[in-house]
Amino acid sequence: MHSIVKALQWVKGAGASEALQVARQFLLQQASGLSSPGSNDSKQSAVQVPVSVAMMSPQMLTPQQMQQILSPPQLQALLQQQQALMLQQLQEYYKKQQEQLHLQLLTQQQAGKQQPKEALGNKQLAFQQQLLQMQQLQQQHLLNLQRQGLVSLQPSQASGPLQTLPQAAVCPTDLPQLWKGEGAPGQPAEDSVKQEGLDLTGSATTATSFAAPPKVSPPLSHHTLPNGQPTVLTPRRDSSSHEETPGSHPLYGHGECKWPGCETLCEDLGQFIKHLNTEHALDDRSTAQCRVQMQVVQQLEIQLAKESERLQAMMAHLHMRPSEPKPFSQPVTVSAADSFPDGLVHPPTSAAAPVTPLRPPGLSSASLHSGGPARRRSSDKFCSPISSELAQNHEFYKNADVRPPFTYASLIRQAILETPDRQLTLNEIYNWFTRMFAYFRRNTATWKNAVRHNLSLHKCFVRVENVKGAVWTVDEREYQKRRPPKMTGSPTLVKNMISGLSYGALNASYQAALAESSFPLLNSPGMLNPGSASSLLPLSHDDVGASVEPLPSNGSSSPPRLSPPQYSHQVQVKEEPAEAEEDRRPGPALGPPNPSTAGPPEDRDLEEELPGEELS
DNA sequence: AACATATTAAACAGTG
DNA sequence: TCACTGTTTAATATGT
Repeated sequence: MHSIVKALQWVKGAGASEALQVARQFLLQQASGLSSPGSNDSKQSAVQVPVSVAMMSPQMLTPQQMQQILSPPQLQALLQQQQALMLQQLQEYYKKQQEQLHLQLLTQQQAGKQQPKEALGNKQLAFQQQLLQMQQLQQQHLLNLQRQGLVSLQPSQASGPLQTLPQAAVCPTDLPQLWKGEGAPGQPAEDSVKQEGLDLTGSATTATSFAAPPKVSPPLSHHTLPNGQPTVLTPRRDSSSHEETPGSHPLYGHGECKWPGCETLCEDLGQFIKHLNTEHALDDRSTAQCRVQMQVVQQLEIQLAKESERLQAMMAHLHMRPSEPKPFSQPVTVSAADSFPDGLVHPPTSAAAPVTPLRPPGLSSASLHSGGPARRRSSDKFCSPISSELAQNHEFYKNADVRPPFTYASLIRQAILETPDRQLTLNEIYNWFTRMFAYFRRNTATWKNAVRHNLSLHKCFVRVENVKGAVWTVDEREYQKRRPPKMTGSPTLVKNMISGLSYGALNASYQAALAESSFPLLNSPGMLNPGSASSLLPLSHDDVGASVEPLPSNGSSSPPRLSPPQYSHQVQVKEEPAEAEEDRRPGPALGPPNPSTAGPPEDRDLEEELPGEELS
């Protein structure tokens, strides 16, 4: 999954699915010939297309749909292409190997006729060893590909030794157990060696558990992923470990080995490499672990496919505009301009955008499940970059009934800061919520209460009396104080923090002081690239933290009108409270995406305004 | 385990 | 009286 980011770079290619099919069939055939004595099974399974592939096939998703369906399909497309590439590589590689082996086998068999049995036995032994070696090489190759993020894993590892695993129950949560279980001596080493060797090739013959038709729930359906789980795959970890900068390694991060279940501390890369070569060499344990990882990835693929399908259905149900261009960075193009004048708009062509757009899908999978509490801090970590996050996934949240991964406080702040005057009435805040998030078009009672609660609770929200009522403003200092950032050195965290502060780029006079104009590049796609970000960042982690702390000192940090301590009387409150201008406006008749389906008795807000501007 | 924070629910008061 | 706004408390969940 973490390969997605990388894969985005070469996503534009076409015809990958065909290549994928061909490649897969090739592998299947090969596999059946190599290791599967029963040709029946192999043929059967060869006909059946693993669900993840089927989901990605053009029959299921038209190009238009692919574009429309926001992120999950995008991920699918990526995975698809990854698979295609990988399979092609493997195809060539394996083909060579097998030709060689077959040749050798033939010669050996011929020789065997003329030789004593013992000699034949020896030769066969040697051959077996070579076969084993080849298989290991194959596996290592796969592993390498996976390390490089090129492989999302093909659905061909399901059989063989993997059956010894809690296969159907593999989910990220199980990882630790899996790693320990698999890597542990519980599985006889020799056995696993034998099997795993055949696994790569032979498993394709019996990928039964993944051969279910697309419409059928995959095996893991009965144990949905925990809500927060997708975060395992979030860019945070990916970006840090995935980018292959010269001084880094995908399996090395934060001073420790990222090999599943390892976490050995390594002071530097050299030490880590040494550790990697010694502890995670190509042995049965490592390969077994690799296998498990493959299966995990595969399960995630299936899960992704499921969620994508669900999303499609949801969007179809909501009558989402099919033609809406949803390339790989979220659409922000037109609509973001109006809602996010912060210049954080990232053109869809941006090759660096991949980092964040990953969130919506992940979130969607999390939130969609959650009738209940599926929010919380998981999002909070990322709540600071809300503006950029929101800008990029603007359309997504607007249209998909997905709970935004931001805290109420973040959202309220965002709503307020988006306005020129940086002040909103309660009702305007409500409206912003409903306007910006499909999710908040429902459950109005709860979240409105929560909004009010947050406004009252947090000191960062300052109520300012007006002639006709009151407006709410944000005391940025308080807001920043509220959550002192813990910069652990994680580039992603730093990036998030910065991008959060980057909102200042938009409200120049006000927040620029806060965020210090040091984040101009936040608007550039480059910042999304962890590698380039780290190199370009003018601020160290400490600086970022400092930008939060030193607030009291800089009088310039707060604009005159918003000087938090006393500005409650200085704020130039709008003369005409919002209700006149935008609020109550029945407005641009922005009916909900599908008014007819808006079953629940929604508040009046709901029908008031909805994403209409963008929908036109 | 303790603590901090977020979410949700609810009670209550003030106001138009 | 009612709806809205705003404050406050409490329970719960989650992350550090």
